[in-house]
Amino acid sequence: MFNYTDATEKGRLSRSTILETALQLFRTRGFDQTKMRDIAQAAGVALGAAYYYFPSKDAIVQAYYDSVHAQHVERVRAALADPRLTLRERLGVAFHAKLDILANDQKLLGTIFRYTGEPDHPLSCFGPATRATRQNSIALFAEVLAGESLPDDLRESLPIAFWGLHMAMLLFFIYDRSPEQQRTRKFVDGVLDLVVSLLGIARSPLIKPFRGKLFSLLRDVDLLPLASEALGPQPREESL
Amino acid sequence: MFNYTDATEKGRLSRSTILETALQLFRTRGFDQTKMRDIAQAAGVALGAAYYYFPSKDAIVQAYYDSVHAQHVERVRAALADPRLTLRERLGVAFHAKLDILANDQKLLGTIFRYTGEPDHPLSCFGPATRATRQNSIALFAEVLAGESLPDDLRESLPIAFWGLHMAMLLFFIYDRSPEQQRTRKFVDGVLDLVVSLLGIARSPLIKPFRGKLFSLLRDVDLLPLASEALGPQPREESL
DNA sequence: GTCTATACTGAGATAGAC
DNA sequence: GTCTATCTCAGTATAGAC
Repeated sequence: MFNYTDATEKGRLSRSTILETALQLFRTRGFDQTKMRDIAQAAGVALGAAYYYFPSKDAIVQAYYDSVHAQHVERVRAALADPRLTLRERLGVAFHAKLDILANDQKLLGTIFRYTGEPDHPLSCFGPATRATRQNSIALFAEVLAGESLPDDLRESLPIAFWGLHMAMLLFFIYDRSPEQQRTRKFVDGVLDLVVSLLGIARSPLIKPFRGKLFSLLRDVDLLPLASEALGPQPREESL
Repeated sequence: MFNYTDATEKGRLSRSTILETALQLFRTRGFDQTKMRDIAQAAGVALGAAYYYFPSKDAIVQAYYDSVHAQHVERVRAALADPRLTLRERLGVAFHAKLDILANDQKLLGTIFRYTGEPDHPLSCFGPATRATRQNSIALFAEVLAGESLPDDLRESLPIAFWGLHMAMLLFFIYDRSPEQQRTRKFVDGVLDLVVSLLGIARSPLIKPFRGKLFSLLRDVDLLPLASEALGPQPREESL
């Protein structure tokens, strides 16, 4: 992402103190109501220190989201260790685990989408600057699909599609005012049921022509800075 | 939207002068580089006057987008007058007309998505505050579909789905760096081909079970503040 | 490399006079 | 409806201590 300045133990500690303090303040009094000065003060550091570790207030949320992703990977990997799970079950784990982790941070999550429309912003959720994070997340979905017998042409694009679906879920989640976001849970289950059963008949002759179409469309999305090289080595610089 | 203060002729003139001046500045020197003070100065009014008509800088872009929508309605209605057009052709008009109108404002469009993750913000593109605009846009897609013999259960949700697809197209468009956004054009055509042919086989026995699923999923989306009552009368207040 | 302390700038937004 | 004066606050700058 940006410079982590994790050179010393002391630095690491300061960084995480500032992060934790900030998140606590965000959760209690809200993101906008929390000033950078409040965060610095509560964390017991100078304003400059906060900016030393986080170039902007938004960057703090981004760091939070990075940690969410790390937790997500951990949980999903743990679940994937059980070889008896069906594809549907593994996908269920991948999607619901994310929601579990985010359950109490519905408000916070909104800032992830703040720079959606600004491709060049360092925190743009689809932009080149956040590609590394995105690749990791896509790779996780590839792990979920691994070992499954899938049409070859879909194997490459499917993880990206699931990552996109997962982003859509997050958006749904942010807007969901039902108790404990039950609506999002049901929605996810419904979508996954549908997708998995569609995959099940993917080889049907009736479906075949559509599969080619769908495949080439996913390819097109892939050509955006969105997700290129998600599963291979990192390219020199953005493919733009 | 918000108070248009179109009480006097003078007011209307001021408003449109400020809007036009702002857009011109945005296009030439960019959104971020254009300060509210610049706009006010160039339009020959005080800073306060600019804020009198537009509660925020973003609101100016929103006003621009409203006018884009008005142009869109006009163009699509004109095209729809020809009864010989197929569904595929009408959909093509609806999607491409939008791109035609926006062709030179790729950058500007990004701000539309700035508050995507903040449901309560007045400019949130999926939020309750922008529902009126959204309903109009959805209603336009309903017009495009009108007269088509479609499964009843889809008739209600399909306009919302197309509106969503159209939003996705705008996002794709913003990130598209290909010459004249050719990639977006191709993508749209590909998606529309696929969707229309899927609609064509919507009555197939193989598809039937999936249709029910898909229908109920679209219903769920419909339950968000996104698009409720899109085709009927406006409700008392948000259904959240 | 990790901060403290403090002063400063820029620009979005507001209050209240007219 | 419009303007002037003012506020707020994210972010920067600088200079220096350890």
